[in-house]
Amino acid sequence: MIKTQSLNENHRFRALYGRGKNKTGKAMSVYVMRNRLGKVDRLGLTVSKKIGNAVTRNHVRRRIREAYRMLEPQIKDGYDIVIVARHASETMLFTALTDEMKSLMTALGVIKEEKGDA
RNA sequence: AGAGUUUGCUGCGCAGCCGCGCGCCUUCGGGCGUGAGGAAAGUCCGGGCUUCACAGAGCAGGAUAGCUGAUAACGUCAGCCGAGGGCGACCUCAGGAAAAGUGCAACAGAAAUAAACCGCUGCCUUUUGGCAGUAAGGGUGGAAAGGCGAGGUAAGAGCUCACCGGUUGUUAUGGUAACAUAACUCCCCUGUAAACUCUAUCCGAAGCAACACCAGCUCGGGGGCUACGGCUUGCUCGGCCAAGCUCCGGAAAGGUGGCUUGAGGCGUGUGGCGACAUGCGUCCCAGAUAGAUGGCUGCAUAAACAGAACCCGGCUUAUAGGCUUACUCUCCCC
RNA sequence: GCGCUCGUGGCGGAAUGGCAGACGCGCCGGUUUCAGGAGCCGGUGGAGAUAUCCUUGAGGGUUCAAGUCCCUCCGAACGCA
Repeated sequence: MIKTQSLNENHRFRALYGRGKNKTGKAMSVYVMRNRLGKVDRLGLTVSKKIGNAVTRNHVRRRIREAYRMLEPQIKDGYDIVIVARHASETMLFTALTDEMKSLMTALGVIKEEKGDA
C-alpha cells in the first residue's frame, strides 16, 4: 500500500471506538477519524475470536485488506480508519465486500468526489 | 464373492494479471530467488539453549513401575514375557509389593477378617427352652474360609488321604532377563495401593516477554531506613549480599541481537529380528514482530482438519477424498 | 510462555467412594379472594410397557460400587511475566 500505514496503538483504537464516526454493514463496521499526520492514512483491522479459528481470521483479514487496497486511491488523505470484521465477511463474494466497504466509506465522507460526477 | 484385521503414503497442481514478508542485485524504474503443517494445534512429557543471589546436604514434594534393549533424554519407541478379549488375522493392559504396617468395604446378611441366625449332634429339662460341640446344608452379598470324592465322627470339619487348583521356599533344565517346565517342600491366606504406605529409579529453578547490547533530559552511582532483612520452588542447615521503600531526582516507551546449519533433509551401502547405529555422496529448505501466502480469471471445480513465533524428540487430539502392504474367517468353483 | 480453578434439574448452589439432586429461587396444581398479590398445602430431570432403564460437560479406565479417584478431550473464568 502506497500511502497507508498500519495502526497498532491501543489508545488510538479506543479513541476511534469512542469518538470516531462509524457505520455498520453486513460484513464489517467502519470507524473513521481525522489524524494529524497530513497525507498519511492509517488502517487498523480487528478480527475477534468470535469470527473463527486462526485460519478463518487470517483469511478474513486478508480479504478486507485486499478490498481496502483496491479502494485506497479513492480515499482522502489524513484519516485513521478502523475496520471491525463481522461474520458475513468470510463467506460473502469479494465484489460484494468491496461494494459494501465503498458505500460505508462514502457515507462517512472519506471517499474523494470524482471530477464530473453528478 | 462376502465379512474383517493390519502397514505405509498423499492430502492439491499449473498458467496469466494485481499485491505481501525475507534475501541478493540494482541504471533506484525495478529485477531475480524464496516463503506454513502432518498435525504448525493441545501444552501432556523429555532434551538442547540462556539466566540465576545456583558449593552443597537432609527432609518434604513430584514422576515412573514386567524384562532386555534403543536414545541426548523421556511417561516415547522396538523385541520379548505375563494377563485379558476374539473362531482367527489380531487387539488391549499405570503389568512392583496386600506374607511390613494403617485405613476403608454402604445396603443386605447371624457373621466382613472375623463368625453359631436357622439347621445338625450330644447332655439337661414336663414343655417352652438351656448348656456344649459342629462350618456338611440354608439364605444375603462383589467377596462367606479352596473344589470334589473317600475315610473318619455323636454330628461334623484339610481332622486324615488321593486327585485337581492356588501358593511359599529350594533344586534342576532352558533363557542375558522377565519367565517357562519339572521335582520336592510349606501353607489354604477376602478385596482395595488410579486409599495412606513400602521398595526401586529419576528430578535445582525459571523460561526467548529468557537473556545480552545500544540510544536516551532520566544512565551509571551514592546516602538513609526497613533489620531477628532479602534470595536460594516449600522447610531445616549451609551459602550468598542483595532486595524493597525513600532522598539526590523529574518517568515513559524504542531499536538491535538472540533467530535459524540442525541430535538437519535426501539418496545409497553396511550391521541389527527391530527401535536404531554408522560410512559415503549430495542439498541449504520461512524467519515475521499487530505478525508475511491474498484477490480475480481459466483448466469439468467440488475438495477435509487446519496457520510457524527460540529449536528439536515424542505423546494426544482433529482430518473429506484417494492410493497402498501383509494377512484372517466363511461360502462357492476347479 | 507458564500456572490455577470450575462444569450437578429452568437458575443459584449442596453432596466422607455407598439411595444423586439437600436447601433456596422459579414454575405447575390446589386452598383462600369478587379478582389479583401475599400466605398455606402438594408436586416439579428424561424415556417407558408403569416393571424398569438412562441422567453430574464428552469419552475411556480403577473399584463390588464413581458426581467424587486416574487418563484424554471440550467449554468457561482467572492469575503471573
